[in-house]
Amino acid sequence: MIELRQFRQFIAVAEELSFRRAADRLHMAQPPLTVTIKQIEEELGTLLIERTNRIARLTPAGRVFLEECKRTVMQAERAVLAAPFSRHAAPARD
Amino acid sequence: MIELRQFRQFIAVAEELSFRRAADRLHMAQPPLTVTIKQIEEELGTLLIERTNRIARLTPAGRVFLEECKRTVMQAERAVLAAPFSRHAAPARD
DNA sequence: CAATGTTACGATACACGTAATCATA
DNA sequence: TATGATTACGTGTATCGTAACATTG
Repeated sequence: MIELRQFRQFIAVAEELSFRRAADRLHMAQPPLTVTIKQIEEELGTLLIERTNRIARLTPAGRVFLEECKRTVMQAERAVLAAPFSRHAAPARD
Repeated sequence: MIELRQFRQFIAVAEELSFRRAADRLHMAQPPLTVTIKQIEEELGTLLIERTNRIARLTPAGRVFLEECKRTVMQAERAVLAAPFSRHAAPARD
């Protein structure tokens, strides 16, 4: 089952068009990114990034997926921000 | 960092208003649900569910968060479905 | 041959289940 | 006291980093 972590990693790679720079941006090593992107492509059954040695470009599916990923992450952030706004009470500490 | 897994679990609990039934619906045990909901409330800094022994009801923040969670999960599903639609090629198998 | 990406692999973290405890109807 | 929620704890998986390898510009 796909998770936001995967969305976030794909967004970084797709926007940077570079595993190296995406890794820097995410403050992590490159290898796990390769694995994550492959996982996503496997799960979607669709190639998202055209690679030679370096990244070439996004496939059409990759471009669509990038936009939808951004919407999803933004919506998730909205959820987190919206809830506390409707103030009620702090969670019971114990 | 919050994940879809937590959103999905909260949705089940919030809609069922019962950890027990939510666990059944998610095909998992109850205890992890308690932990997840506490994690979310901790992360949001907001109480989402009013509990006595059993669940009483959602707080206002809980109701808002439930709607935003559902939007988020729906958007995530849209992302997964949308990408392959813009056909291109299956991921390299080899 | 320098820079980038991938594969392999070991270590750590974390999500889950089981068991035991608590609370209330 | 029976049902449902929480706490405590052990275990398996998954995510990550390091290292070795491959590729291409």
